[in-house]
Amino acid sequence: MNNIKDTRQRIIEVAKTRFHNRSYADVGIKEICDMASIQKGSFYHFFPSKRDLVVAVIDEFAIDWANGFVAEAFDPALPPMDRIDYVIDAAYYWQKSNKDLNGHIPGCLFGNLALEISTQDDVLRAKLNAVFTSAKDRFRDTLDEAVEQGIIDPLDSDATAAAMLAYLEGLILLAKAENDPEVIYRLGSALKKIRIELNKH
Amino acid sequence: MNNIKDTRQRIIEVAKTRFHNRSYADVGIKEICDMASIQKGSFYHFFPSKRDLVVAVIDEFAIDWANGFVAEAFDPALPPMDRIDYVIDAAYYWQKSNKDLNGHIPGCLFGNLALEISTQDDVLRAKLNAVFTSAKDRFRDTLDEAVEQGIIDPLDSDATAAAMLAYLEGLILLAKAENDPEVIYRLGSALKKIRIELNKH
DNA sequence: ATGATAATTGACCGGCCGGTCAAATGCAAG
DNA sequence: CTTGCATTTGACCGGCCGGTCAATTATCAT
Repeated sequence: MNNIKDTRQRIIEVAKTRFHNRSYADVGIKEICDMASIQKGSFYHFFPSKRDLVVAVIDEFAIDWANGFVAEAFDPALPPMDRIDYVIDAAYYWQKSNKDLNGHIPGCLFGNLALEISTQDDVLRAKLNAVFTSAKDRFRDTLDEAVEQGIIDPLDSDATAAAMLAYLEGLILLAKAENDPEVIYRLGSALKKIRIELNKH
Repeated sequence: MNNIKDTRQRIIEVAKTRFHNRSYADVGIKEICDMASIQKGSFYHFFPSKRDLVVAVIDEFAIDWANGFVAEAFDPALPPMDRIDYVIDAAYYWQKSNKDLNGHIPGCLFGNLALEISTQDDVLRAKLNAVFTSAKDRFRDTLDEAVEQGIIDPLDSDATAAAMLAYLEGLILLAKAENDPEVIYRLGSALKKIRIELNKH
């Protein structure tokens, strides 16, 4: 009687959920093992250390995020600037549904980890930063498309994209602090209006 | 030979710095005691628990923040909308100087703590949220002043203020993930252009 | 069937965690 | 000088932390 998912995968998924809803430091190996119904030795068969686990979690869910939430939000069927509104919707519903389940807003896994461990582990920091960069690139491509189509005026699309991502992360942070997903909705309309102009030299 | 500062104050300040540069969970009582040159029993004479310490840290530095960084940034001698640019400057120099000293960007103490413990302790979460609310109020008052003076069009000043705070926290988050204070500078110009319009019913 | 390897078990480790306590000391008021 | 309280000391606690290991069991290619 094999388990549906293989052990390694189950560990990663349990860890991801726990890290996301609490914090890296607060979730212990023991707890992860219990939740994955395995023994500690088995955990260390797959991961040399807790740090290697969080690396795997980040790697795995960076892809999931890019291909899931982000890809879905940046639906190419929508007009470019509508996609940006759609990001807000996606973020809102994600946080909302999680609150309905657990009673609190987990925030963004990557944002949480970035603030918790950026100063303590430069490799993890760089990994998290890469996740943000690729999300920013999605925004940038969308903006470039909008410029091409003449929907918006030319702008510094890379900087604007980064600014939009910053605003999104900030919204989620504030929503988490208020434990109210409505914050995202209430303030979301400003996202697509952010503009950073091209430098003129 | 008494110490310059009394013990309780020294504990709070050591803890504040450590929490800010690392994380709540990562910094132990023992370490705080060592850095404050006291024994554990002395610590527990002043604080019933670690949690009570972080409450004191938040309380104390919420005031410091409001009267220090925030008050300084919102310099009433400046035209209202210039103050908002000044907030960016203040945030930039603060993070920059800290990086020059420690090699990394600590981010915002309140943002860090909010993401780390909001889901785990509702009282702390509410405390952090109150800090954000009072910062938001500063933005709002500034916006109201600008509207009064006819510098900007009427707007939903409360929502816009919250949006500005979100953006600021997002900038700091991204800068921390990139470990580069220049992010704040590069994207800062968009802060004062954020607008959320009044609802029309 | 056999042998190698992958996976799993469960007991174990040193060390650190937050927290406690009785005893000693500092200090100030009477 | 004494009383009484605030402060500080340093040893101590149980429990959990991340991590190890030898032994067992499942898997699979030959």
